[in-house]
Formats: sequence, structure tokens, C-alpha cells
Amino acid sequence: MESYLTIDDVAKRTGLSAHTLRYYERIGLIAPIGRAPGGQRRYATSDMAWIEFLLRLRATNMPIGKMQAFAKLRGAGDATAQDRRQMLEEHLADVLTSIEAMQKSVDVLQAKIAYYRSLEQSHASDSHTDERETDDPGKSL
Amino acid sequence: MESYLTIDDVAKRTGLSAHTLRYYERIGLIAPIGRAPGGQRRYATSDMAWIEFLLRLRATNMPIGKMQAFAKLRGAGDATAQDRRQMLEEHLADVLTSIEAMQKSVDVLQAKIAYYRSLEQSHASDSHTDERETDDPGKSL
DNA sequence: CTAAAAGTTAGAGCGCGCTCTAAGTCAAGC
DNA sequence: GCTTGACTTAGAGCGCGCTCTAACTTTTAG
Repeated sequence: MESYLTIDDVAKRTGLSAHTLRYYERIGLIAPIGRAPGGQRRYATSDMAWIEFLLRLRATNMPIGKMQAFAKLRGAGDATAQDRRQMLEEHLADVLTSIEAMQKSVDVLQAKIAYYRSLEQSHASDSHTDERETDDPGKSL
Repeated sequence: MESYLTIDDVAKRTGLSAHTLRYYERIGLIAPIGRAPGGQRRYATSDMAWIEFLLRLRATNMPIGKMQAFAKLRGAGDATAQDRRQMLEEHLADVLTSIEAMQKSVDVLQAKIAYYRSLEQSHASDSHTDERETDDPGKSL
């Protein structure tokens, strides 16, 4: 097991800055990392797995406070597995809701883009049509 | 046309606070709203349409700076329609990318939840199994 | 007419999630 | 040995997106 990753190695692999990695450790998102004799951090592959999972939580907009709560449960051992599952289920529900909301907005954006395209079409053959831009393509259908 | 919406009416309809509505106007996201004789804002239905569109941009995480740029183009008239379309297309691409990323993370969360469930299953029939929690369900498959 | 509720402004303040600074120690190459 | 660069800490600072305060005016209900 090549458990010899320096903080910069981890930064490169995760896309997090070394500053952020230390920050996450300071606030308890990441448990204390092992040290080389000189005091420098040496990340194990198990640390990497946890960090990558954290990034999944972050990618789904879990606030740091909740990640801290989750990390704390994890640190408290297997007995908290049910609590953790419940946290993840609640978070997952939020995420799915927000994805749905985004999808709905995406539909609106696409409609708007199509509307702009149609404007460009009509202006292509007639450069001084005086129609007012409604910014509400839906209304004109 | 009942263009007699007060700021509180609009707040209720949009979910934005009156504070935020004034803030958006101040920073140019919303063009100056018409006023009643005493100086109070009176929102027209066209204002509402724009605010609702802004909320779509916000729901898709467009930063305020870009919304300002978009609003400015809009204020500059029909000639900017192509620029606006391009902004929306670029934004849309970002949004689709981020939805994909979220979906990927959702898959990971679901796998993890399933893993927790399986742990609970095995503990249900044997309350002192000493298996170590790996926090990496993928590894065990 | 009065009292309470809702509106106005300019500007201060805040929570989040980093991000950077300062001052110093440690590690690697020549 | 010396230099260069990466590492360490504690703590300050920052950009974003609001959110609230203070002091005041206007509107509305009784």
C-alpha cells in the first residue's frame, strides 16, 4: 500500500488546494492525518477514499455543517451506521428535488434560446421589423 | 391589466423577500420599478415575468455578476439578442454539466445507502459481528 | 384623528466556504 | 553547506448573496 501521499499529491488528485485540505482537517471533516517524522502529512489510501466521498457530498451541495455531523458519526463507530444512512437518505431526497428544479429551469432556458433563434431568423430577412421584444416567448404561443 | 402589485405581493408570489427585491433593483438585476404617488413601488406583470426568469437563472446557479450582464444587455435593446442567446447557451452548457456531475454523485450516494442497508441486514441476525466498516462499499464488490 | 402596518433609503453586518498571510520548519538538489 | 521550494501553524481576510438596521414617510383601519 503506497500510503505516502503528500498534501500536494492529494491536492493534485482531488482538485482541492492544500489550504483547503488543511482547513477540512481543522474543522473535523477529515480525521487527523498521519505524519512523517518531520510533522508533514502523509495521506493513506483510506484517507483518499473518504476525501473522495466528501467531494461527492460537496458536489451535491451538502453544507459543511452537515458534512461535519456526518464525519462525527463516522468517527463514533459502526453503531451510528443507521443515523448515517438516514442522513444520506434525507440528503439524497433534497438533491433529487433540486435536480428536478434545475431540469425545469433548463426547459425554460431552452425555450428562451429557441425564441432568440426565431427572432434572429425573422430579422435575417427583414432587418428593421419593429416588434417589441417581450422576454416572454410563452405568451406569443 | 392589474399592474398594482406592491413589493409585499411580489415577495409572496416569488418567495423573495422585499429586502431582496429592493437589493436586486439596486444592483441592476431589475430595472427601476414604477412608483405610486407616495414613492412606493408598483410592480407590473411584465416586471413579474422578468423576475420569474431571473429566478430560473438563479435556480441554475448563475452568479449575480452574469445576471447583471444579462440584464444590462436586455436593457440595451433588441440588438443584443444574439449576445443574450449566446450567454444563455453557455450557461445552459454549464448547467447540463453540473446536473450530470450531480447525477454521478447521486449514484454514489445510492450505492452507499444500499451498503448501509446491507450492514443493517447482517447485524439484524447477528448483533456482534465484528466486521470493520470500510466506508467503501465499492471495494467489497 | 390616531395608531399600526407597510413602505422608503443608505449603508452596515453576516454566514458560508474557502483563501491567504506571516513566521517559521523541513526536505531535496547541487 | 546552501538554496529553493514545500511544509507547518494560528489566525486574518475575502467574495458572494443576501439580510438587517436605523430613521423616516406613507398608507390603511378604526
